[in-house]
Amino acid sequence: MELRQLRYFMAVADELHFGRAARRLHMSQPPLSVQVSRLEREVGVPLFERSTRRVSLTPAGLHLQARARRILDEVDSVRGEMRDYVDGLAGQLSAGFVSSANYTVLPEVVQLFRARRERVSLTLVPLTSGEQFDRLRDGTLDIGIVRDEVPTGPSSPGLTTEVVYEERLVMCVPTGHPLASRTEVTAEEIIDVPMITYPRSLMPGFVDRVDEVLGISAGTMRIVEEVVHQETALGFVAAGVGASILPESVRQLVPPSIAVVPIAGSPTTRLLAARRTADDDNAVCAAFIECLHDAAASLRAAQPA
Amino acid sequence: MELRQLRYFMAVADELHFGRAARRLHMSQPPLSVQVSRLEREVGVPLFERSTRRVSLTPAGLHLQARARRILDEVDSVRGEMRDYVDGLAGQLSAGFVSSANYTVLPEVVQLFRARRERVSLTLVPLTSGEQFDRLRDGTLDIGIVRDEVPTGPSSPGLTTEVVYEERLVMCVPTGHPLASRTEVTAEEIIDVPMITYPRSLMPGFVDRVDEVLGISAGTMRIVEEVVHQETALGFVAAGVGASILPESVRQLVPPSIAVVPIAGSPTTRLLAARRTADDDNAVCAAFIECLHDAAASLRAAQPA
DNA sequence: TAAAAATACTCCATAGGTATTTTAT
DNA sequence: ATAAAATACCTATGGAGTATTTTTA
Repeated sequence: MELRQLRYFMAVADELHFGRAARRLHMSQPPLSVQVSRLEREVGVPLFERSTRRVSLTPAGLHLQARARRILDEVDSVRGEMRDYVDGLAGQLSAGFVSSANYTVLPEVVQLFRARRERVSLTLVPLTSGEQFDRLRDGTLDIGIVRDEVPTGPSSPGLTTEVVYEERLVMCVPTGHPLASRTEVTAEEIIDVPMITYPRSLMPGFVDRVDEVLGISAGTMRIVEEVVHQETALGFVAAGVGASILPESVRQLVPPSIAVVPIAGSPTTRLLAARRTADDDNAVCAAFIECLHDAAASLRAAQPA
Repeated sequence: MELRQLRYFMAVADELHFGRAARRLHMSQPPLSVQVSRLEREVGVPLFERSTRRVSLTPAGLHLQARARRILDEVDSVRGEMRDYVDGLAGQLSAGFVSSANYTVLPEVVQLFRARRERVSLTLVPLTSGEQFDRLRDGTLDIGIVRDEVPTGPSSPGLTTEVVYEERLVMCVPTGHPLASRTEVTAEEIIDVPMITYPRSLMPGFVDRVDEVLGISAGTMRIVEEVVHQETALGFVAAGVGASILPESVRQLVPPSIAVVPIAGSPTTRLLAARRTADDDNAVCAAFIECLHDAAASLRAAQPA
């Protein structure tokens, strides 16, 4: 028994006329007759009573009509459901994110995405930018929210990036620090300050960015500590170990013992959406990126600084 | 999308291994791979993630697995249901019966059959034997309960008959009649009695039988009336118009004004099951005939006269 | 007699088989 | 190096078309 036969059978059952049914199926009458009688032979019972003047359903045919309708309808809806996977209305998305995204776009993105694509199961993985690049390449991750990677740059072959959100860089110092009361500091003033920074391997983009802001090569900074998370960096700052350059959104995290000082020229750091260039037709990814942009827009609207 | 493809897909989804799945399907691996990827191309979304070492379902594949299982199960049960029509467990039966059967096997037959074949819709049509033969031949009737037709005789070409129940013939006369008080009458005594009888065209078997009992040719009897139903015949007898020869089961119908007199030699009349010789593989018919025999047996057991 | 289904046949699309290649571990 | 899926190619089944026959109302 094949679906084709059920479809043919249904057409004849509806029309009660092999010729008309064949026309409806865009085929000629003889193969239709053949297929129907083949189906009858298979199930072992006549489905139609035919004469040259009248075709009618047998009890078995009547029964099959009801059942076949259900089956064919089900097949149709499966087709639609499969389409939903193509269109990104259903499926799965593994999204990586740098932990600092938690304080900007991430909460809203998740909320938006879950509302818009409730049949997509979203997995969120906190990872550094570097880890995300690796996992995007090996396919373990569908999309990454990374910081300051150069778009389409040589450091990320096979990956596409797109700017999502931009914010200013600020310097965090202990409140007792000489620069703590300043309304602004310059790069020159920062160079001599003992600095808490990040391993380049894990956060290439952001580290490059900071170097760029300071206008120096990485080696010349006075690095007293390398940490992986903003929270850790702030802990060291609060403990008086040194200063740290961070995205302005950390204001939400700083205790009273830490002063946040803007940097001259308001240099910025950016969140980027990164994905494999190979599957840029992934509709779920596209929808997620749209949510990212919308969340960023609503963030900017809320803080029109 | 065809059922074959769904079946193949399910095998691979179960085994998560194209080679094993192919073996289970009794086919070689390459065409299986081809069919699955054809299905994937049709639905537009990958169903499996394959490497040479591991095959796993994508979210879409997982979804399809659940849906396809339902669909294939449904197709299987339809197959079973169609089998029921072959086996006569479901379907339709049009059964004709001579009205006199009402007083013997019919009530029990209907009860038995409805109990044993509850998914067969039984249509009962009261018809004379002659009418039943006609309708059996043109297919309007599946089985007939007729009286005294010659089994496989030339009067019923294309029909098969089978004796179901036998009962004695009796003579019914008005209580005032000279023969009314007799314990038995002979054929010779009856010949001169004005007789209420039946049109040969409608009841060939029974009329032949009566003639045979009386040992005369039809023309020589003193026929005063031809009627179609036993009830009518009894009405005329009660009215004193004449006598009538009937199956003994009419005792249930006779009013006090009518006497029932056995005939010498206890000649009998028989109920026969008639059906088209052509469809003697009709399982529903067979089941009905079995009910007829069982009902007749239980009747004989109840009246061991 | 005419309308419609069944049959006969022909052709080609495609399912399935075998041999081989590719790929990932 | 090896196991397993994909690919290439071939064969043959059978689905669909055209022409024709059969059937019955």
